Amino acid sequence: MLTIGKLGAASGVKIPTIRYYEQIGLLPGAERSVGNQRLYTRAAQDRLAFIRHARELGFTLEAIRDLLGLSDRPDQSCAEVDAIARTQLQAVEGRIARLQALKVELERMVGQCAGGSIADCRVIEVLGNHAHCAADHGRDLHAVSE
Amino acid sequence: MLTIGKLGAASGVKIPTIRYYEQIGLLPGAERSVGNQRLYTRAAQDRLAFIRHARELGFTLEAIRDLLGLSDRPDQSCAEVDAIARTQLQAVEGRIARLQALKVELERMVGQCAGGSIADCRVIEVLGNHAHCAADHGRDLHAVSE
DNA sequence: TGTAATCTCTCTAGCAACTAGAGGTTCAAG
DNA sequence: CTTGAACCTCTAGTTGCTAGAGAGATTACA
Repeated sequence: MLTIGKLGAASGVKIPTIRYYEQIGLLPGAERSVGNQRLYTRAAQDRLAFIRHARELGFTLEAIRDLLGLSDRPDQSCAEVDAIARTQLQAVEGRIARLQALKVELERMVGQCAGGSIADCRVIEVLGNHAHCAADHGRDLHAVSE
Repeated sequence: MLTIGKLGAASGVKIPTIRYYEQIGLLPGAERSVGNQRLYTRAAQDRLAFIRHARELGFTLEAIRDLLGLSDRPDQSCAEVDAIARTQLQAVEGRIARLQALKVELERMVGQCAGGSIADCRVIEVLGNHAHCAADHGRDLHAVSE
């Protein structure tokens, strides 16, 4: 049995985050010591490793919750699991595409800076006037970071 | 003079967002009508367009605040403006690189799915066991979406 | 002029996925 | 037996908005 500190060190997940996962029901409530401190089994450690790895791959906690639920029913078809993973892949591809467009625009903008005064600054100018832009990045403010 | 609704429609920024920008000091407090409704000048419309465009390019509100502050001093050097833009470019490049790595890993994972039962599912297996991964995406959970 | 529909006002609370801190308890080492 | 580290709960903050309640303003039309 591990204390929360050991578990955190072993898994690379911060202690408050572990408690947070428990709070939102992603981790089951841990056993407690006589003095009310959390004690974790090997199973909990595996579950946390799963969560961390999925987070690293960009899955939302909601998706992870679904994946964990599915992994508890080993005899079912993995079609749903596959669908979640594919959705995540598509989301990642979408974000990449969007960021590539931003990158092009930012490079153009930065490349035009001649190092003069702000009055002549292309960066300020371009930001102020969308018409200077090549690409149509106008839609969907959200897609960048979500 | 525009009402907030007209300004929102003209700029593509939602009304609560405009009020939010005012609240955090990104937009100056608007003039008011007799009945206390906000009225916007052309200058405010330009400023909002600037903000929106910068947001589309992924700048944080803090960076935008700095850019706006700088754009109010037209005779200064644009070195700082340039630095902010370059920082943003680097951030975007970093996010792209990270997402590319995720994409590769997700593709590998999804590609291995044979469509059987969850017990044999490669997706679940890979998520549960980081050792299956080719790339080292282990560090820096934050870099993905922030 | 009346009134109905639409717009706007302020304020509070919520989203993801944590992080930070206060103030107090428990555990392990010397 | 005492010190110091690790742990506990709870609240509030982060970013960039979004949603809703309940009230007041404005506009269009009869």
